[in-house]
Amino acid sequence: MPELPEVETVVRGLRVSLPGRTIDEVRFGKTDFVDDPLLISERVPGLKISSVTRHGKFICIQLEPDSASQNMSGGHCLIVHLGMTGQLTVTDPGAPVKPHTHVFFALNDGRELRYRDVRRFGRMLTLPAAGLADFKKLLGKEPLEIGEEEFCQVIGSRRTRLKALLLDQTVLCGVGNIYADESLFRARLHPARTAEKLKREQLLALRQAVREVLEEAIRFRGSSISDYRDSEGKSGTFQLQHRVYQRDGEPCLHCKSVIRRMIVAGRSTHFCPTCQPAGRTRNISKKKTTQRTRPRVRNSKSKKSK
DNA sequence: AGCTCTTCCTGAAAGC
DNA sequence: TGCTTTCAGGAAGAGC
Repeated sequence: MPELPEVETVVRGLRVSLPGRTIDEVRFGKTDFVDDPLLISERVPGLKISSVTRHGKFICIQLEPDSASQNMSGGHCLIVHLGMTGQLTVTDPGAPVKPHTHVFFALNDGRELRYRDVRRFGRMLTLPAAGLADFKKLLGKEPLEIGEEEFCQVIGSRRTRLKALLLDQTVLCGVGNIYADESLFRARLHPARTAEKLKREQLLALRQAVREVLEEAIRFRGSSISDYRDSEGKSGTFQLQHRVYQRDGEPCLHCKSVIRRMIVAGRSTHFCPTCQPAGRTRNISKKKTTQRTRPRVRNSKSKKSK
């Protein structure tokens, strides 16, 4: 599931092949995840890709008029959110079209930018270039850029659970379920603790943990749990470094306690009950803490064929 | 302000 | 073996 490290990896890959190319044509399959497909079909062809950037979990492909083109509609941004299963890849147009591929951008170098999304939880839209600043204002702070004081103020003032805060894209943008759990484990903070009740050093530990987890995951090119692939179609490997996420029932790598799973903020949440003591939490229900009776199969590699 | 629940969607795993 | 049910999750909206 693409979170900040996965999106950053995709963006870095797209940056190698897209800037300088012109989009000649756009074709759509299913469009229920596209804000206005007709508008994209009208605006985008003939525009040249100037840069590719990331804002939280959003990919922004910046487009400008190509001097050789008739398209005089001015600069635009193509905004893509990968949702749960979105993939943006640059391929040879002759390459087999994988199932659930719904958008095709023909490029002037003969290749094709394809968007594939099995569950269609992603989103695609265009904005006039001038609208990007307002779009970014809707998002929270970038977790890799936020300073200590700002973090303490933004997080420490909130009367809500840490897990819910980390997932709230209007507070910090880019953190999702995997990296929220992994960050809280490294900061030794229970997911259901109330942010407002944390001491300054705990807030700083959380900021540091979020940074470290995200930076490390970027180095591993993201976590591939099910569908995530980078712009070249390759998997990341950070899932092998997870210390709590989807490890419920297994021993904590630090203290050997059994990793537990509970629902916080409507999300499956994994934590070590010893390393992350409950402290002062809100509405913590023991009934919601569960442990799998059988270890889950985490990926195809763990299936042993005999 | 913040919480829970629901909806969208598909495929894999679990359950029977 | 094969069919049915459950679950995973990002984001948005409803309702409390």
